[in-house]
Amino acid sequence: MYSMANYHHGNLDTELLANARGLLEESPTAISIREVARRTGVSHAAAAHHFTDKRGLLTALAADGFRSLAQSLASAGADFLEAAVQYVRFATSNPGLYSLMFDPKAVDGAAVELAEARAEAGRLLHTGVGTVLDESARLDPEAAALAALALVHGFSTLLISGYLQVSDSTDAMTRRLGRIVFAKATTS
Amino acid sequence: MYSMANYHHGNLDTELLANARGLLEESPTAISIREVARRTGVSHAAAAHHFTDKRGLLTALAADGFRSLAQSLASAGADFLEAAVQYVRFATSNPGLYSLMFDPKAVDGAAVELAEARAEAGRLLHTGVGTVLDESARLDPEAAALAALALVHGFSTLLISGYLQVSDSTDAMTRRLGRIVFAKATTS
DNA sequence: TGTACATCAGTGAACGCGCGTTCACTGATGTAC
DNA sequence: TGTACATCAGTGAACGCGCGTTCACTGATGTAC
Repeated sequence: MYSMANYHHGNLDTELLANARGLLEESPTAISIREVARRTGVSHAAAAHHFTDKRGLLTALAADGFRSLAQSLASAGADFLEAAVQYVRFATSNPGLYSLMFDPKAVDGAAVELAEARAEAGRLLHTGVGTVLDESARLDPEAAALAALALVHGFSTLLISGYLQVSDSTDAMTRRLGRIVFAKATTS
Repeated sequence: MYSMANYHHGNLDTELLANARGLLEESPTAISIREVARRTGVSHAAAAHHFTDKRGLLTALAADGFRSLAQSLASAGADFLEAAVQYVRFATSNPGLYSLMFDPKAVDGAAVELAEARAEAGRLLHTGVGTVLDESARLDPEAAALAALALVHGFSTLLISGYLQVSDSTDAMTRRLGRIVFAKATTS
């Protein structure tokens, strides 16, 4: 609606983040505040101002990403293999966003909002792990939890970087990987 | 030596790559051809010209990285846990380089030199895997090999991104992770 | 042993570009009275 | 119900910056004769 060209339109944050996310997946080059503002139909100074600066916008975007990831993981319940599948699907469906979420150069890793969203996603991934511990994992549950995270993160980033040729479907391969790490998971 | 300011100095490639590698680890910002040339004491046009363009230089640099990684892995012999330790050590000691090696935006992933160096490193990592297969891994060796790679790559990139607080030493944690994936490795 | 010549690595100046930040401003909004 | 005023989100022009690429050039080198 043209008539709704509000001066203060109230949800600029949301719109900027949504457009930033879109841009992140469309273009292989680095994202810029000016590009995001352009797409949102707003001055680039406004976009910067709204999130203090570029880093602020990217940090908010990464936090948003972790919240989306958490949502995907929550849908898997306590089934680790299913959580792993959801995790890898999220990463490979949003490669630009996922990469940003783990890019220490682009993001303020210490920001509270980001740290919380990240911790929540981590917690959700770990809930599934407890249910599939085999003998070796039961002996060292801390390492088991970390191994689960490293496995899905590693597989995801390898897929994103394009160095992997997976013969099987990604979902199926994720399950096979999960079964390697946690033998008991073979039964599900 | 000032007198040795050769016009054609013959090993510009090597010097440029060495300086690029140094720069990559020193500065948290993106590397630029001009910066590399500056440090090498050469015009920036020369640096670009020598590797065709920026992407060419970064691709050569990444290939170099994979060759270094392969060297580290070779020193571990056929012991998977040791290879894993070497892998993670390499990545965390050269975080900038390691990130570049897996950055599809920065590098020409199809370049022959890069693909070969990468394949060789992959091969070396896999040689260790065969020796530690437990029951689940023996049932699906393809997934086991990929799990090994995903595990060390995932752990490495998580460390690099700074999101991980490892209580144990990195080496020790790497071994614990390896034992989770391959139960038989517990004995070594 | 000397000369001519082709090659090509490296120079340095110029190009246009898009970037993030700054800043004085405008105008819409909500509150106090 | 109306007026004055403080707030603050967003504007748009200007800033300086470093970037990668291009291009006509220079001068060192190696080869042919």
